[in-house]
Amino acid sequence: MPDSLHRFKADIFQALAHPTRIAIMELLEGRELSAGELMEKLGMEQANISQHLAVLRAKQLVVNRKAGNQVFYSMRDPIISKVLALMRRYFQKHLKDTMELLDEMDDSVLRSGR
Amino acid sequence: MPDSLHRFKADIFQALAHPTRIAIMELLEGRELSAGELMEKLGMEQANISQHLAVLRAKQLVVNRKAGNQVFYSMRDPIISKVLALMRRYFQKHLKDTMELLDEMDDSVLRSGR
DNA sequence: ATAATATATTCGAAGGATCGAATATTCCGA
DNA sequence: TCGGAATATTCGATCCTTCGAATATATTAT
Repeated sequence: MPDSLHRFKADIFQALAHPTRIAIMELLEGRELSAGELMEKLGMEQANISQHLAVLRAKQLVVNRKAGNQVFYSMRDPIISKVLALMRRYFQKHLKDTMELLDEMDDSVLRSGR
Repeated sequence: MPDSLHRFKADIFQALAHPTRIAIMELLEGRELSAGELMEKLGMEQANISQHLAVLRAKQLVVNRKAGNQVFYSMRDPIISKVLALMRRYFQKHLKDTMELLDEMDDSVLRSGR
C-alpha cells in the first residue's frame, strides 16, 4: 500500500486524537448541533471549540450548514460512528487494563501539571 | 461521558495517528512479525521502527513475545483490525474527495519540503 | 569470555499541536 | 446604518512528537 494512503488514514486518526474532538464527534452521533450548542454542552471556550471544529472540517469528518446566524455541524459519514462504537467495545472488553492505563495517565497528568 | 474516557480513546487514536504505525498495524493483521521483519518490510531505520513499536506497546495496541534473539509482535485485539477495515471502506467511499485531500497534502508536503 | 546479532532507549534538534487572548467576519434586528 | 450575537481566525507561548545518531541491553554462537 502506498504511503500516501497511510498518511491519509493517519490524518483521520490524528483528527480524532483529542479528547475534545472525540467528545464533539460523540455528541454529533445521529444528530446535528450548532457550534454554540456544542460549546454549551462541552463547557469550553468559544475559540477553542471553533478551532477543534476547524480541524474536523479540514479532515472532512464533519460537514456544516449555515442557517442565518448559526452554523450547524453533523457527521459526514456514519462509518465514523461505527469506528467510535468499536472503540467503546474495545474499551469495555479491556476494562481492567484500561483502568490501569487511565491511572497511569492520570498520574503522569498530575506529575506534569495538566 | 467522563473526560477520562475521551482521553483514553483519544490516546488510542493518537497511537494510530502516524503513517508508519498504520503500516505496522496493517502488516500485523492476522499474523505475527518480528521487529526485524517489520523493519525490512517497511525499509526504515531500526531505531525508528523500534520507537514506533514502543508507542504501540505503550497504548497496548500490540503485544510482544520474546523468542530467543527476536521479539515478535502481534495485534492485541482484532477489534483494531475492524477499525482499520472500516477506514478502508471510508477511504473507498470517499475516493474522489480523498484524492483531492491527498493532492492538497502532497502539495503542502512539497511546499514544506518533507 | 568475546563477538555478533537483534532490539530498545536516550538525547537533542526541528517541526507540529494546543491553548487563551485578541481580533475579524457574518448575519440579523432595531 | 448601527449594534449585537454567533462563529471564525490569528498570534504567541508552551508543550508534544518525530527523527537520526549514539548508546545500551539481551541473547546466541564461537
